[in-house]
Amino acid sequence: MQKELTYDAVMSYSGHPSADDIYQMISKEHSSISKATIYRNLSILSDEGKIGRVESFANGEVHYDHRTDKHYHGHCRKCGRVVDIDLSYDNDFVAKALPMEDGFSITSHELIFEGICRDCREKEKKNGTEGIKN
Amino acid sequence: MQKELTYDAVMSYSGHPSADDIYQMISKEHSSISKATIYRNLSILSDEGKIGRVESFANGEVHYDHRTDKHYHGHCRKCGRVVDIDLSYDNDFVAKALPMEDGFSITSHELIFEGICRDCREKEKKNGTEGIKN
DNA sequence: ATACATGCAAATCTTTTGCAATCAA
DNA sequence: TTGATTGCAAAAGATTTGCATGTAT
Repeated sequence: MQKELTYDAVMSYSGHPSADDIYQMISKEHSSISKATIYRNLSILSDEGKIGRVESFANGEVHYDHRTDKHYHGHCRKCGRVVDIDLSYDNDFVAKALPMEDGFSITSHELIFEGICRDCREKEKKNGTEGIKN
Repeated sequence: MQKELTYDAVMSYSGHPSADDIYQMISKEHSSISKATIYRNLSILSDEGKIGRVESFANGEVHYDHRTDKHYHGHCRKCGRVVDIDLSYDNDFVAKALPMEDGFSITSHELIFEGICRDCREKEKKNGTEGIKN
């Protein structure tokens, strides 16, 4: 079953592979595997919590902002909306994180809160339970 | 000049518009404007710092991780690599942010440090100054 | 004239989906 | 047999690019 192969590939990968990275890795040994299967299995595996998914706003869309000052954002995982979170931008993070990573020089950071926005919460209440995709 | 239109549209937009949102907005008044122009101008404007860009790993690629525990990441803005940052996951953020946003219910957060990884730093040293794209 | 800005269409890139074939219980 | 899994090709969605035209200096 290709799902095992996919899982094993992710587990043996030291970094943070993209779907294509995994495809490259597996197809060396199993040249007939399909990319669609890799995408499907990675998605399933991370939904199941068996592997992690590193993402933020992973819909491939860039969002722009009339604010240019550093601030944080909330991301509704139901409708995809991005809202401002008015926590003050904390430069101490950089100082805290700096000594942890030898070699990686940090210039800034982004903090994204995942959750559900008010509108979607209200819709949920009305419509009763509704599956949350993603 | 369409760059002005693009800028004005972003500034008058209350939320966090995507390129398509801006296109929809402008094309109502200027039906002949091209989507490519919107993309080009948004990109230029945010490079110039005149508007903000809300993104993380904004290459449209999802990265997977053999770790499933919550932790933070560094993103090399030169080569795109994702590295682990071993700061402990701080659940207090949620508590701190919760009261700020009425209606938005937070379930988790992501913290991404932007910077330059060791490899790219070393390459820079060797090759002298080299433009950093993006 | 020279460099820059635009529209259009085509190309790219990542991811998703429809469908028929295959495998497993 | 019935349902889940796969490969393949096509589709979808966001963004970029080549190119010819148009505009400004």
